[in-house]
Amino acid sequence: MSGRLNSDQKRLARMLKALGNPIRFQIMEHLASHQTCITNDIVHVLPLAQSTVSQHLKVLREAGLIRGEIEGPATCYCLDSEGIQWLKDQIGSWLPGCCSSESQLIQLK
Amino acid sequence: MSGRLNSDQKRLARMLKALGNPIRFQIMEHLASHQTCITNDIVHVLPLAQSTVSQHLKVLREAGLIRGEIEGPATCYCLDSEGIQWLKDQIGSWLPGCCSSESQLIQLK
DNA sequence: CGCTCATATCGTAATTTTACGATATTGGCG
DNA sequence: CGCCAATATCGTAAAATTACGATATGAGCG
Repeated sequence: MSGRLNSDQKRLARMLKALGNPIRFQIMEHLASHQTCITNDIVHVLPLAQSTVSQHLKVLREAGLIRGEIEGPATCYCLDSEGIQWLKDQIGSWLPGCCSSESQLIQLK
Repeated sequence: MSGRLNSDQKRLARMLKALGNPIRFQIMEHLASHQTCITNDIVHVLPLAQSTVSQHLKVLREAGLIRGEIEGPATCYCLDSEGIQWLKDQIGSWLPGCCSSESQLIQLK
């Protein structure tokens, strides 16, 4: 019985859903390329209103993909490396019966 | 310049979006647990109409996550191990600057 | 051929997501 | 305190997704 999804699967699905939006994916890439946390800068990079960007940031934050800290007058966002690592581990060990283990070995080189 | 997403990133985002839906995620899990391809069985496992399931299958197929082959009167679906492997590799090497490489080493053991 | 089973596709309603402007909220400055 | 910069949240419109029933399509059988 495949039934419903367990909590880990739900968490994973929520992360994937958050990342599935091109804008949010782009925000992640931007945060990654700028080691330092950004915030208002993200708004200027995207062709969207500030309120819209803020909403996307909220989705990413609630999915556990980024972390926001209030720094003085502004908010500083950065990748949530813990959450991202969890995601990577989950995907890495996902559907073990599907693909051969070759890939994981290839990754080592 | 983070600009737009390249084609690999778009493909990845599309896969993630497809997987972000709990129903589709469940379909993937089901296909994985039943090594053999299923088709109409999926409809019976889910509380959805046949047409709805068919639509979800289409999304997964177009995202390159499953593969459907017409076998006689029915259609036989199975995981697209090539696509899934690509996804795993992409995620594994994603945001390299974010997380330490510990995880990849841990995976080996 | 005519029928049935298994699916896909179509048209459409209900829901969710996305985006915007306007309006709070909060910290720091003069 | 009064003000400004930086965000978050609210209310709402537009767009996309999800789901359904009805209808097409295609293979195999009597």
